[in-house]
Amino acid sequence: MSNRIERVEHELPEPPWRTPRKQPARRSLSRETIVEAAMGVLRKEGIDGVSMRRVATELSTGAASLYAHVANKDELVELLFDEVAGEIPLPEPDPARWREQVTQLWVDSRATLLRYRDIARAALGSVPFGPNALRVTETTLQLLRLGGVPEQAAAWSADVVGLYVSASAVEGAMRAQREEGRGQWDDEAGQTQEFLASLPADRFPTFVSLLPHLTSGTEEERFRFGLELLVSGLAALATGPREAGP
Amino acid sequence: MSNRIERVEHELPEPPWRTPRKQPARRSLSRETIVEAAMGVLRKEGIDGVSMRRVATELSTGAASLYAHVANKDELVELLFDEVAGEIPLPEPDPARWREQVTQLWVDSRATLLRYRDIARAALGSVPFGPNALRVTETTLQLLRLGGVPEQAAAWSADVVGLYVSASAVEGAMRAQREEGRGQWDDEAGQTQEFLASLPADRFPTFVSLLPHLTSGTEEERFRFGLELLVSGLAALATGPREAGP
DNA sequence: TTCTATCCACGAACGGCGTTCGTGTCAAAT
DNA sequence: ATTTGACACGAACGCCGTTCGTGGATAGAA
Repeated sequence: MSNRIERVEHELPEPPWRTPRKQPARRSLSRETIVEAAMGVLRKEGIDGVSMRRVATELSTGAASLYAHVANKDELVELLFDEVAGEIPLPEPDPARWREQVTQLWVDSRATLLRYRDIARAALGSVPFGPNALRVTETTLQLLRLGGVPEQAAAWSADVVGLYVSASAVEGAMRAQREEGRGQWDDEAGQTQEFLASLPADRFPTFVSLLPHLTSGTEEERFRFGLELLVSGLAALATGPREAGP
Repeated sequence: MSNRIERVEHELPEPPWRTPRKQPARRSLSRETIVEAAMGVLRKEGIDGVSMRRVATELSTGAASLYAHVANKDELVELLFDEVAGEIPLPEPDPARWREQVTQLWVDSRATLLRYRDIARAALGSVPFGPNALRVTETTLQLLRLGGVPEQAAAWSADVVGLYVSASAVEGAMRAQREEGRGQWDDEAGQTQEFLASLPADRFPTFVSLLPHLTSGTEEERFRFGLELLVSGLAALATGPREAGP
């Protein structure tokens, strides 16, 4: 952070009463400062706002300078993802409450990802193996095992649920972005409603008859519904909550 | 198709023995020809290969010409997605076999999407309301209702499963792309194995102990596992297969 | 048939992107 | 004091989506 301030001052003419170059004026860039700057852009503008040029500008330098610390944009995005994963709150596993805890963990994961706009897209492009993402997976696996979910099922579930959480977060971010782009009069939501209402009931009878149910509920409610399906499916596979192993 | 040929001939000097301009040399572009050309590029190179310039080049014209028929790239991608959705095979609903049919429908959906590389990304960016996508949703809803799944659950499940199928297809496409980019000696898979094997068991005890299970199975097997969780969760909500209403 | 209005194909350009290269400069090692 | 090596950085390359203005062909009116 102090590095950032240093760099900004560097642009101004040196105040002559201060000993110049007390702290290194170079060496101001580092993985950490770059990720920090990128996180700010990410939060404000989403992943498409995070361009090498944009992040570099934030640090008062040129895009080329970043490549000494980061292999390419993909690597930077992976670093960002893991930084975000570090903000997911982890529970203290309690075998008696594994279902509740595992559900909460995934709801929190989705919410945390959403706070950083469409960062979840990074999780669908490359399996997240950063240290913080690993901690989330580790906790997930612990909870499932404590709940008596068999090993193979627990392992594959972690994969499945990661996909589901990421997909839901991406969709949520896209919807938020779309809604943000509209003024309040230009309501795309209304147009969609109108379009759906105009669908021919003879071609899509079930769809039309279920329209009220299809459009009901918030996105988080729908997400929780899917989670519930998955968790109850897992509970059915479980050998009962186990305090000690079989 | 004949339009495409016409355009190509148009580049050559006119053979003087042939009546020129028999068929319209202009009017050669249309939504259909554009989508057709884009589908070819999509299949070969994925969604990132489908640039307006690239598609235009395929039609021996310039990018600007496409904008008379298609609002922008997003709209083109939506058209592509629905075209792909049209290739998903739909079952003849049979109440007795609803679980099997619904599972097969979703497995087929994923496989069809995967045949067109990462086109599934389009489904996460905008809810697919094209006619062909609607037909798939309609069939899904029919099957669930025939199986006795309650209305609200059926409606939300269609949403949930759409997300899951798309996410799985995106992940599969990304993996395929990564594997394609490597020569056979430069095995990233091996490096990943090595990395995972080197993880400290004291920090990620459950993860490490489940490593064999985490890396086992094909991607489709894992996908089917998640599907099974969802479907059995739905079956638990169902009021038994119903030939007639409740 | 001739004129005119409309459509639309298209080249060029704008402002963005990720990435590479070569240069120059500074801090530490000798 | 000199060398050396790391690294900041401007410029450039080749992409991208999209817009604008031009000009030519076509279809309908006269």
